[in-house]
Amino acid sequence: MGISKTENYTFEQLELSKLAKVLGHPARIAILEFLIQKQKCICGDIVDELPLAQPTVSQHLKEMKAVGLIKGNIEGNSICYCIDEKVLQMLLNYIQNISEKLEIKNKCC
Amino acid sequence: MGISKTENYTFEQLELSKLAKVLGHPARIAILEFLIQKQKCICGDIVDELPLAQPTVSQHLKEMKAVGLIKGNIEGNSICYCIDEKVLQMLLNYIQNISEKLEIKNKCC
DNA sequence: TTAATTTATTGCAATATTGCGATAAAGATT
DNA sequence: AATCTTTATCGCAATATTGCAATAAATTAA
Repeated sequence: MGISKTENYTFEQLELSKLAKVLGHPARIAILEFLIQKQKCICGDIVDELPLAQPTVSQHLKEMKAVGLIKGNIEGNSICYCIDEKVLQMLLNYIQNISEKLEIKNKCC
Repeated sequence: MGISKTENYTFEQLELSKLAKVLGHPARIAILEFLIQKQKCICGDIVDELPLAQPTVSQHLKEMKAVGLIKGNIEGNSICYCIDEKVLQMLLNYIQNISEKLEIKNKCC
């Protein structure tokens, strides 16, 4: 994050920006959409689907998991990934809130 | 975006990731929230509010404008910035759509 | 016209992200 | 045990982002 520090922002601002940042790459959007479609899948399924190598997909999944967007459960020697609705709901609520505020009183120049 | 190219993803995936990326920095979340609260403001107001120098704020505003999140109208020697609801609505619709799909059939592991 | 105000741009250093080959780790299969 | 399958981690190069001082550009005010 360069020179400016986390202490300059609220917890909510930091959480939201972290979540948005994770969605800020087309590969991770594609992974999200694949997970919606399949409900759950393993890393290898995504590697077959996307034009990315296995370590790259693994890294993207790690970042998505770190912000709580997906869960991963060990099933045998593979890991079953799926979307965790909670964080997505938080993002939805936030944007909905902004939209409502704008509808009421957006006086744009 | 490194080695992988834009042609590997759909237009929608690229648009959405660009929008999310812009929200993926706490300073830009703070700018967004400030704009909601004030309805409209000039660059200098944000500089006074945030712990960032004027060129940095100007750069953040430029990025937010590039994805259509905000509009800027020249008013005398200053520029009046405000939120453009259209793009925000697109983001809202997208996340709402995902949430609905998950509610129906999320069978997580 | 000169100075003040306001925003944008340039150029640079520091840091972060992206992608992947090589390899490790760990359970499953034979 | 040896091998296969699957995912994670390491290390590196290439690229992108962030922040800001200095400066430019453009309008307003005196």
